[in-house]
Amino acid sequence: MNRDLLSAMVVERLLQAWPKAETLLRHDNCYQLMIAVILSSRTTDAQVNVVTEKLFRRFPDAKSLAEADGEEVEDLIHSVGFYRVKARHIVAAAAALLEKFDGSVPESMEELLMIPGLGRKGANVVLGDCFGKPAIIVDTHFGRVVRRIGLSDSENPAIVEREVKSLIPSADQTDFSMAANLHGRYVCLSRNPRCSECVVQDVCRYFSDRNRSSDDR
DNA sequence: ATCCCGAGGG
DNA sequence: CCCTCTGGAT
Repeated sequence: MNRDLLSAMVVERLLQAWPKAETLLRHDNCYQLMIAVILSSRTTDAQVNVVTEKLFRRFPDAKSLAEADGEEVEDLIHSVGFYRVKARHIVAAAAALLEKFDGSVPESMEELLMIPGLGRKGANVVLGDCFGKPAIIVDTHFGRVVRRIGLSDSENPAIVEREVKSLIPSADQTDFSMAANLHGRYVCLSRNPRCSECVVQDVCRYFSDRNRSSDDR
């Protein structure tokens, strides 16, 4: 099956399974979402949400966080892991908002990538979830899902983003990112994928390859 | 390519 | 014990 047809079927079914889901990172505004996204790198969202509850009470805006004591921030976010780098990043990110972007979160990919700790994945989360722009959010779940299905063959997130973006209508991109993410979390698990519960099993390359190899035994 | 790093699950 | 978790910077 060609990728245009495959992607159309996959989009339709995953959007039906997880209709217009939003990020699981708790936040009240774009500043908070930006900080939460920086903290979420290689960390479960549940861990991030525990930490941000305290963090945002102590530092409710970019100004207070930009002036924060580094060690206090490290202590507050310790349980998310990578706490030294992340503490440095979120303080510098808050400072960048004040110095370069007039205190608010910028709305373009180019500007978002100037913020310490934000890469393409984090920038796309902000673009999609905060500003309603079309975003392909390639995190560990999304990448695994689209590679297994056969929508991309690349391990490079930037290439996966570009390939999948070309396959999916702009209006569906952000919703599909979240749907594929949830599909990866709860069904297309990294270690023991639950293919019997999967809504795209019949068109999935990984599933057919898996059965082929078990037939050989 | 390597480092950052804690927490939870199997 | 090993693997994984919404990666990013050097």
